Amino acid sequence: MKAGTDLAQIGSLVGDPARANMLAALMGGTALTASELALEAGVGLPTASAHLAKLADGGLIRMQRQGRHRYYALSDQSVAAMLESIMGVAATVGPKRVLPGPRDKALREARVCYDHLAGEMGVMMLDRFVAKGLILIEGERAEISDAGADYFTRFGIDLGGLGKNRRPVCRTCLDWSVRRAHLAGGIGAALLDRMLGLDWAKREQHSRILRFTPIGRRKFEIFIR
Amino acid sequence: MKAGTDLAQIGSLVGDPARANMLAALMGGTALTASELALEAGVGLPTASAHLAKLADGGLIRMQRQGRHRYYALSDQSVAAMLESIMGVAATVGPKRVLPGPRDKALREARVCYDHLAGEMGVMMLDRFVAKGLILIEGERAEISDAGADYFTRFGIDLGGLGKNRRPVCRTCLDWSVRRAHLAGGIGAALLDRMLGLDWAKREQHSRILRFTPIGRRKFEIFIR
DNA sequence: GCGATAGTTTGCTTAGGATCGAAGTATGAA
DNA sequence: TTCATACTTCGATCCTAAGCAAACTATCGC
Repeated sequence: MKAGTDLAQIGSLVGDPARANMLAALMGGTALTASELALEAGVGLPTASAHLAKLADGGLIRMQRQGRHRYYALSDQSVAAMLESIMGVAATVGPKRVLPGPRDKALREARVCYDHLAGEMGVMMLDRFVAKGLILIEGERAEISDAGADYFTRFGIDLGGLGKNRRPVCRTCLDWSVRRAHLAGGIGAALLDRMLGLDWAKREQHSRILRFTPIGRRKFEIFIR
Repeated sequence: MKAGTDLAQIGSLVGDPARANMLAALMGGTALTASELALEAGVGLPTASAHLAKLADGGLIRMQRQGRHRYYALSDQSVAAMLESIMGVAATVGPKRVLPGPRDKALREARVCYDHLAGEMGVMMLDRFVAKGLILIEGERAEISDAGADYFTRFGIDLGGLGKNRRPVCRTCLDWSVRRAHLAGGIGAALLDRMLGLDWAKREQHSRILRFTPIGRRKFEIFIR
C-alpha cells in the first residue's frame, strides 16, 4: 500500500508527456533554462513553469538562479539511472517497436548519459578497463585500481580533484540499449569531459548523441585497447 | 521528443495509485488474481480490470488463464528492476521521509525482489559469493564459476535444470535500500526457493518481507561464510 | 529611471481518465 | 441444466490536472 504510493508519486511525475520530454532533455546532462524546457516540451511558458515546480517539488530536478535565468538539471545521478531503466523497459516490453532508424543507431552507439559516456562505446570501455584491471568491480560499486589511477592520470584527469566533491568517484550505470553496465560517477564524467576536450567527439545539438570523429574514434580504440 | 513519449507512456502506467499498488504487490513475485489485485489496490473489480488491461497492454504485466481465474505477474525481471530503481529514487530524493518504522527495517534487511533475495542480506550474499570466487562479475552480467557450480549443486540446486528455460541464469539487480547489487536471475530465484524449502525463512503474508528464523539466519551465515 | 527579457502567479476552460453500478460472458460445481 | 463464481464490457458521472491568456515580479542593459 505504502510502497505503491511512492511508486505512484514518482510515476505520475514522469507520466505527463510535457514533463517526460523535459526530463529526457535533461538526460543530456546540461542544465537548461525554463524557456528552453518549455520549447522542448512543446508547451507554453506558464505551463512549463508549473511542471518544473512540480518536478522540483518531487525532488527529481534541481534549480539554480543565474541572473534572470533559472537553470534546471536532474537532481542526482540516481534520477538519471532511473530514467534510463524506464527507457530500457520501454524499449524491450513497450509497444511493438518500429525498426530503429539511423538516429537510434547513433544513439545506441555513443551518447551522453547525464554526464558520462553511454551506449556501446561506453559499455565497451568499461569492459576493457575491467579486463585490464584498471577498474575493479564488486556489485554496483566500482573502484579505481592503482594501475587505473596511474593510467587515468596520464590521460590528463585530476583524480585528486575528483575526490573532493561528494559524489562517488567510481560507480556503474545500467545501459538501456545494451543492457550492460557502463562507467558513471566522477571518473565517468571526467573521462567524457576529457574526450570532448581532446575533440574526439562532438555533442549533437539538442540531443544526447555523441558523434565521434574518425580520428577520435581511432584514438578511443587505442585508449581502451 | 520521442524519448519523452516512451518515458511518459511507462510513467503514466506507474503513475496511477491503484496501478502502482498492483505493481508493488506483484513485486512480491507471486502471481495474483484480478480480485486479489483489486483488493490490494483498494478499487472495485471493474476498475481493477480496466487497470490490468492497461498494464498488460503496456507490456508491464503478463496474464495467464487458469480455469476461471486469471493470474497476473510482472512480465519480466527488467520491469521489477525498473520498479526497484523508482523506489530507490523515491527513498532518496522523495518527500522528506519520516523516520523508518520497524516494518521498513525488516524490509531493508531481507525481502523478496520479484523472485529472489534482496535487502541487506541479499547484497551481503552476493558480496561474499564474489569474494569467494563463486560468482564472477563483469558489468551487469555475472557468471557462475566452476567452484560456484560445485558449491550451489551441493546446496541442492539443479543447475542443469536452470539452463533449460530461457532466462539468464545469473545476473545482478540493483537494490533500492542498500543501493548495491544483489543476485537475481535463475540462480537467484533457485537460491531463494531452496532457502524457503529448508525453512530458513518465511514470507510474511501480503508483503515482500522475509522473516528469517534464528536458526535459519545462523545457517545462512554459515552458507555464505 | 525606462524598456525589454525571463519567469511566476492567477483565473478560467476543457478533456482525459478513474470510478462504480448494471448487464454480459465464461468457467466450474451440483 | 442450473446456479455460482470470476471476470469483462458498457454507460454515466465526476474530478483532477493540463493548458493558456493576462497580469504581476524580477533582473538586465542603457
